[in-house]
Amino acid sequence: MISYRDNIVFMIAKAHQRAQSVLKGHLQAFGLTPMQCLFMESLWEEDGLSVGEIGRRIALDTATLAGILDRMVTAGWVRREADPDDGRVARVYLTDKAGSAMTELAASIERTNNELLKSFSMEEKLLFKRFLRDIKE
Amino acid sequence: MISYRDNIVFMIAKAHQRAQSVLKGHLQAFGLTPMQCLFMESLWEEDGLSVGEIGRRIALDTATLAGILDRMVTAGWVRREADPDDGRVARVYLTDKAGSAMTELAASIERTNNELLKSFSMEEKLLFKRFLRDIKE
DNA sequence: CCTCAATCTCTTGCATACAAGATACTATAT
DNA sequence: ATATAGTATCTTGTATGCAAGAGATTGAGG
Repeated sequence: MISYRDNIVFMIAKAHQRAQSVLKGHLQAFGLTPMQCLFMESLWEEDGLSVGEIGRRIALDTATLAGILDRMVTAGWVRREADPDDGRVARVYLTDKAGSAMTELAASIERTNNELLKSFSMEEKLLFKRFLRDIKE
Repeated sequence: MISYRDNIVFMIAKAHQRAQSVLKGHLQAFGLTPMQCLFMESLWEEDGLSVGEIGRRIALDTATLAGILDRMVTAGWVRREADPDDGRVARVYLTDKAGSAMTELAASIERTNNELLKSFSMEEKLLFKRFLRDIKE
């Protein structure tokens, strides 16, 4: 009988919990949640993505995205525009407010990464990331 | 500028997503969610824990536990009893139904672990678990 | 015995998350 | 031109997850 303490699902869930908590703390100054920040990062990489494209990039259901998008629009981080060529598609663009915050935002993420992996050597970091990618594919 | 794809918080979140999804699939036959299963495992280790003790063991807020506990009681997996010595404490006990299911449940968890870590050698599994524990302490 | 701080549980409010279905629009085949 | 299959988004319902506060009970000190 395996204890839940050796259950890989449980161990990942708790590592996830701690990681989210640290990032959440660093993002509080911006009034952003980790997921909202990730949402913005995908647009920083390529502005004007459709809702579905954002979902595929950050691996999120459109049902979940709808709520996040609404809150981001209300908070003034992004704006939603209908695609002129395809009436089904809603495209999302970063606002100026978002663009101005990106540098500081990236610094917060960098700090979070360093804090979480403080006790890891360079080789361990790479190995850990490989493991995370290799889980189930 | 770090891409979100190299962000350790994002990578853990997505590994978490995949792990939850696999376990969820294996638990569907029981009508249990991963968290409800974890809840039961803590009681399997020590029956009659208080709500707060369960929360500390599986690292969950009592606000979250309240809802989970309600659903588990309704589904007949556990029962709630007032502690005779301390009027503030609610203790939780596994039902016979839960006891009978534990062996099969453990097998599902075992299958999930193997499936998730299929491509890992024994050394890699141990290393990965150490990394997960070492994240931020 | 009484007060008060500590503890335990519960409730409310907000933010993910996903399944499943509804709706609107596009593209394809006839 | 039109039926239809496909695609994109949105909505609803259920289940976590945490912060903050309310309510009940206990225990320690005076």
